[in-house]
Amino acid sequence: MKLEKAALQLEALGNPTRLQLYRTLVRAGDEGLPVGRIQDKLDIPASTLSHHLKRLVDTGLVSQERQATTLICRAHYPAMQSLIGYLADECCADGSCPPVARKAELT
Amino acid sequence: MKLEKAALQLEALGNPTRLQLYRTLVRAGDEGLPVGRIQDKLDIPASTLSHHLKRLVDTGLVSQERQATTLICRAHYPAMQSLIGYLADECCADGSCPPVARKAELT
DNA sequence: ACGCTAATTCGAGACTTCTGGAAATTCCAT
DNA sequence: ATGGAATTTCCAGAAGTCTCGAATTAGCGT
Repeated sequence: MKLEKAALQLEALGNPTRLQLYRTLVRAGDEGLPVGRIQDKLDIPASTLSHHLKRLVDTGLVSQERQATTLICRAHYPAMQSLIGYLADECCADGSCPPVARKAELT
Repeated sequence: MKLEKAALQLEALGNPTRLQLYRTLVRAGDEGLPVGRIQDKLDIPASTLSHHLKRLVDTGLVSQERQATTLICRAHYPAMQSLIGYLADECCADGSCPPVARKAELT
């Protein structure tokens, strides 16, 4: 994963509304959630929601699938996994970094 | 970790310049890097660098320590670990995503 | 084809970020 | 104190984000 892409995904998640949105999708699991359902749950105007959603889709964090008139949205787990992988590798968290991240130190 | 804070940290990392900056600090390890040194490495104007750095410090991802006239900067690993923890917990990344995500039901 | 529902795009205003030069600050050495 | 090096703050302009109502498109059922 290249830095540019990671930054885009991080930026996409770096907005409270979008992070909440993403979290909602994760919680919905494999079956996903139609856009309208998300709207009900989060109580966000349709156009605002659509913009945020587009952003998550564009960065690959969320996927969509048409089912008749409704659009099902799902968290795209592999994207999150490689993002976390990037953070862990490049930004240390797996113990292989210079400072050897202290996994022993739990609070 | 609450959503708001996670979003702030993600936003901080969601800028190519800052992500590169953070990565540089991680690579520098425990001894850290003086601001001026970073400036040389990344070739960024001092004031721009200072702004970005402040943002990382404000969100807790980077810590600073004075040493005479120079300011040593270090990646603050615990912050990254809890951020990754948040993503992994809330947003799934351990392979058991959908199921695991449903243990706590919110919103 | 018509009407209906679901969702996106358009448009626009308020606000924030990003950038970097110039001025100011901090802190040590002399 | 004075000088000098390291870093931050001030300022301002260009660019981008966020929001959301209104208009529009997409797709099904009849």
